[in-house]
Amino acid sequence: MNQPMTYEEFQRRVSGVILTENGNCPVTPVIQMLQGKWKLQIIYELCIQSPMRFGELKKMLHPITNTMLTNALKELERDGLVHREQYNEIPPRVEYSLTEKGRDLLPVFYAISQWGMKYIP
Amino acid sequence: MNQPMTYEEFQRRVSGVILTENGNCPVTPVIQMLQGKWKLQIIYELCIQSPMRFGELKKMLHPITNTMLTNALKELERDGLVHREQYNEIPPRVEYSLTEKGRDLLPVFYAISQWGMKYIP
DNA sequence: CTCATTGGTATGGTTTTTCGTACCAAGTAC
DNA sequence: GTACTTGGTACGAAAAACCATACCAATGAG
Repeated sequence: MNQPMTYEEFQRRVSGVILTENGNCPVTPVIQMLQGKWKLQIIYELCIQSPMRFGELKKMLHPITNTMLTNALKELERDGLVHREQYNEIPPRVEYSLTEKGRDLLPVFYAISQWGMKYIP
Repeated sequence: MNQPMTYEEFQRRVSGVILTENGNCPVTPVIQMLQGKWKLQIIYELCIQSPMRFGELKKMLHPITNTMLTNALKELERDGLVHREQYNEIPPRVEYSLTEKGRDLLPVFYAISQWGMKYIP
């Protein structure tokens, strides 16, 4: 499951139904993991700048609420995409950054941006 | 906004906050357009096999309901990603296929699958 | 005549997401 | 003592997403 695969190979296999017919599709679980209004945007912000403090993220993602940001960050941390570093200062300081696993989503954003530049007016 | 951009260029620009600071980010609107439980999965199924009839799609995406599939397909059609071809037969036959705009999302799925193959056990 | 077929629609209900507001701790500046 | 700071929590309400069920039209097969 860890072999590299060229884009041409992907095209061939994707039209050969090889990827979904067994339970081992490498696409569907990822899509599900990234669902929700904010997760992809948070990761994208952290691609742009990392680490970021809670308050900075909140400002960038305005109008997100505390609750939403907290929940999304918790889930991203649980899934190993985001690292949380807490400094015991007053007032508190917490910095969020991407793990390698999270940073490896950059090609996805690149593909999305290519599409966006072609099709978004 | 239509220039090609290499991956290296993307990496440079994404860390230079060039993409989001003005209102012209090519990533955020795409993310929003593809939100929802089923849209990406529908497009992915149509990447694998196209055209597909309503009933075939429904079987592949089981346990999706009629209502959900209809709604998602309508929105995808409205956004120009999916083409709907209706044949006036009895019983009715309707075929869905990707437009070029929809097919151009294949690199996104490729990037996702690369990530999935690396990180999904 | 009856039943099965396909690609839906309509309706209402349930569940999941998301939001708004208030609140907290523990220091620092005034 | 008072106000301000940050990174949250807790709670309920609102909104959105999602689901189950029933129904339809028009024909063909039996």
